[in-house]
Amino acid sequence: MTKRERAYSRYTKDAAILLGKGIKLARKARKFTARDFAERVGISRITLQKIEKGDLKCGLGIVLEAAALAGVKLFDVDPARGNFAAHLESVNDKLALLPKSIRKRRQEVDDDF
Amino acid sequence: MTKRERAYSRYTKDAAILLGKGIKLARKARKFTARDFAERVGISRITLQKIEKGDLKCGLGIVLEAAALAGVKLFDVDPARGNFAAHLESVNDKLALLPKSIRKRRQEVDDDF
DNA sequence: TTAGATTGATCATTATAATGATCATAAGAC
DNA sequence: GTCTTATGATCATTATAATGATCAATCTAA
Repeated sequence: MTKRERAYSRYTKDAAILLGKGIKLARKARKFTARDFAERVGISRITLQKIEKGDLKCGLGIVLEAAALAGVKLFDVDPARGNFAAHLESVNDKLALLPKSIRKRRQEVDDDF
Repeated sequence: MTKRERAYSRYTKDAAILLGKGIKLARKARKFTARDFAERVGISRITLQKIEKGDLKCGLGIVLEAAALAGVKLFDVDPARGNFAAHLESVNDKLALLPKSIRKRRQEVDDDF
């Protein structure tokens, strides 16, 4: 194969753009140059550029790390103050109630098309 | 270099774990097998496994795509309705008020340590 | 207005993420 | 209990993300 050519939904595209712009906004509000901020995150300036543009092919970890250092809230949790303990516990509880493995359904009717 | 060896903050790690478990929870609640769901997202079953475990080295795009299909909200925006317009406008407005380029500061005092 | 610095962009190279194949385990349907 | 199938995990291979170098344009501070 010569190309990957992946298709992304509008939601995915917009979510990444919003996240990237949020990072850029927070970085500037805190008066960090792109170079300095990238260094803080542990990535190159070029990669930070991609992240701030909402490039979908960046790694999840470095994007989240940039968001955390910039102070962008994920799941409504402030990186500087909160943690995810409560959220995690809730999800774990709900997961425990569901079957370990799912049997295949013949029809797929669970989406809202 | 033989290894990458990146360091991530707890916030980043937990955010990814929460996101992954949220996807797994939503997938099971909708009775999709891992194989079927991965196919829907357009990724392999192995990659879905990594995403659901909160692997930070997965691509942002495929993780967001999985979250969108599962119905997991990263921000306050519901994937089903998915209107980022208002949020984007707000961020753009604020960005317009900040300087295009940031001058280096001698001291870094903007974080709350 | 000028000078130095920041940003945006492109390209080749290198490191690494994504995949398919495969096996063991165990969970659900009967 | 038995049988079928979903899941978790590992490994080698391939596709691709991350990087450094570099250049032009533009911005900020003086």
